[in-house]
Amino acid sequence: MLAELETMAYVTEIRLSGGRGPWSGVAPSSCPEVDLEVIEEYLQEHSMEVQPAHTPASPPTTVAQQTHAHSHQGARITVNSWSGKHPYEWHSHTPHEEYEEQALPPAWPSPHDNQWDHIPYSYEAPAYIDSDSLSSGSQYQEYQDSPSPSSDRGSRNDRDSLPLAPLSGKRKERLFQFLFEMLQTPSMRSCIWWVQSSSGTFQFSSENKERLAQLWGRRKGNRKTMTYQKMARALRNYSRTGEIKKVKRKLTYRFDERTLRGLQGDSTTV
DNA sequence: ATTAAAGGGAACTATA
DNA sequence: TTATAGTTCCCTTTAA
Repeated sequence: MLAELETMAYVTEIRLSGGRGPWSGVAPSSCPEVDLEVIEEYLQEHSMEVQPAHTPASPPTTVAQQTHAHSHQGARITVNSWSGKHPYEWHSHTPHEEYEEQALPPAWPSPHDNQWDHIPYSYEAPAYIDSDSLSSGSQYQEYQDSPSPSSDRGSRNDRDSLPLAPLSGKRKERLFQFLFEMLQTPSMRSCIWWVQSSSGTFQFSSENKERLAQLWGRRKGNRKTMTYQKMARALRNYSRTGEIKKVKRKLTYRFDERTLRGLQGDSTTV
């Protein structure tokens, strides 16, 4: 019932890219091989210490290496903090805060010369060809987001619940929560990243999306391995219920405003 | 023509 | 027992 604004907001973030030359052939042949095990353990240990990736030049590492969290910014997702009123409602908090999206320009290193082999940018993040809707919008801001919200820093220690293993007794984490969480995890940038965090638009890496999916499957404790295809099926279900909508861009989706606010609130108002 | 990505019906599982 | 929230399968469509 509120899918109209989607169309609008949508248009504002797509843009007619003049040409897609540069990156057409840039295919990172090197696969980083970020072990799921490692990632998982990393997440397990730092159950949700989301650091604001303020220094875009800093994380040229793989999870394995950056298994040390620097500035812990107590921002974790509280699994289902909305006390079951309605399935899709949070007891929202701060109405609006535009912090976030600061569109940092030098976000990503150039598609060459860098040592970051599994870059989530290059060829697949850049241009978007608006084929059907002639939206002469502004530039598509595919910046890496620099969430340096002046949010609290020494938030109360709420590690009372690790969101990793299929915790019993507690409601399992929802897929969109998991994705949001991953989006706030610097080490996951090779799998998923914000295209425009202010609008909740994010994108999966065509190369590491399976890794991300497997992580999801493990957390849920599924019997079989989760795949991007299956995870995407669940994502498509969200189109109906509204938590997340598909954006007309390869591997790109967008959180619904409400969903996003709920998630942001959860992570900062804990 | 080939493929990756998208889309969706339908049966099924786990949880609440 | 029912509803939710996926999960698993599998097949069709689209776009590049």
